[in-house]
Amino acid sequence: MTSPNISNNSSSPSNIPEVVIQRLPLYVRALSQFAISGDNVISSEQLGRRLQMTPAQIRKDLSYFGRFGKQGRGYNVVSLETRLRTILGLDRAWNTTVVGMGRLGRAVVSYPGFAPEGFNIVAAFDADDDIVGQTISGLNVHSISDLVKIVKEKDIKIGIVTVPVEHAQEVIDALVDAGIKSILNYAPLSPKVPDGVTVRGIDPVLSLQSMTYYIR
Amino acid sequence: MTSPNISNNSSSPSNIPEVVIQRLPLYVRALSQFAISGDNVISSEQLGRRLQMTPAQIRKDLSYFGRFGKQGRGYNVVSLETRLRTILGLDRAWNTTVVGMGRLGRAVVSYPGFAPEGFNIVAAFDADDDIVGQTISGLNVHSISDLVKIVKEKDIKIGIVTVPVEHAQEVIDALVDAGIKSILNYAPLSPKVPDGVTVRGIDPVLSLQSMTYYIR
DNA sequence: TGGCCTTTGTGATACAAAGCACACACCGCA
DNA sequence: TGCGGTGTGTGCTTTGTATCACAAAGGCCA
Repeated sequence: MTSPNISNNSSSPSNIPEVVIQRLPLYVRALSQFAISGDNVISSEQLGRRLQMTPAQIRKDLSYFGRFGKQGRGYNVVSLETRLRTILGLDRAWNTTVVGMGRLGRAVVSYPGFAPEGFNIVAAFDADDDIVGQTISGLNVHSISDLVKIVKEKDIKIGIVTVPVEHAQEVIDALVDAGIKSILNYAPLSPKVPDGVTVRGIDPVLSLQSMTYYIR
Repeated sequence: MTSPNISNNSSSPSNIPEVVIQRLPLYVRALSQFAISGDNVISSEQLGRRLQMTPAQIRKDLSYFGRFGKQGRGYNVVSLETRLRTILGLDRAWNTTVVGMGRLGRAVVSYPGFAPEGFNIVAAFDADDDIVGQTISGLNVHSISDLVKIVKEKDIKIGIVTVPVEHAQEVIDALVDAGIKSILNYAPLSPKVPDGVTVRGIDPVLSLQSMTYYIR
């Protein structure tokens, strides 16, 4: 097990440490900022300063995937960003669904930060018959019993779980049964998933609860 | 540096690993669930099964803080929960403020999950003069220029940052200047903070971006 | 009350990640 | 075209974290 709220039971591709994979998006983000400010070339030193980490760690992380820099010069900002996006699978869009159309689910589907990054929410689900059939943020809300069918129809690859904690495990099981391999879980539990399925948890309360230790 | 979006520049209290501190809230949560289902005593084995981690890790984590169990029997659920809450500083309430009353800030202040855990949002701030003065979810929105004053007045110990990324660093600086030592940051950047200030980042996009690696 | 069974607490060990430090590649300039 | 300066890529070392495995503690029952 790695760190709280993170489980990756990936069988296949990697000998590459999970922590490294989790840092790659940080690099991508920083690089795209540097690109916007017009920088062409960047050193691990500069990147490290921006991201608050050591240059050595950045170079080591990148070296898992290839040799992207030029000695004495640094990295080409745009081409490194492109390479990393490809490695992460961010060179394409991903169809995504949100399960649980309560307060939180509505906030998630109306959050404007996903689509520009290539995460398109293409379906919404809820268990409540009063909510099923409504249109929320342009999405027709389906019954969870249609999950398998619609996941297949719309080629959905990622599930976002925003149901109350008492239904979260069963919803996650249903997503797994529908073939989903990547789940973003907003419910406060450590779900059980089979090998090959990755779950990331989002839980602000947990974060707060561990910070108070330091200000006691 | 530990893991993405987490920085704890705590000078003071501990030789205790940060990862361990971050797991304690998981234990607290699981224990309170077991308490609700009426269990009086629990073994590291059972806890581990619930949380998807090894019993040995749980015992080792707890051993940093004392001897809470009884051999041959296990841990008393309620008393262990209480002890851990005290260790984490969860045996009291914490006054909290949200800075940035846009879409996300509004979602945060109306999220019903904080107060029951002892995190009371007692003030809201925004930079926009059209928003300052409004009442949102029962909170009067103040100008950021009043931050220092109100943080002191209301004895606020935790800041939640929900401003657009381009203002996040300056808002975090302002919170630090106001004496805040714990910051929950929703903006997509790795902020710089001085020693002794803890920042936790919440960033669903980052989580999604690292999961796609495994389904490429 | 003694012996058996269970489960803790923890030193020792194994594994994983981060950082150091330097050889080597490349750039720019004279 | 050669030389100085810079910054990568990486083997090696250090630090940190997880796991193992077992002695000792406590409960329970005959």
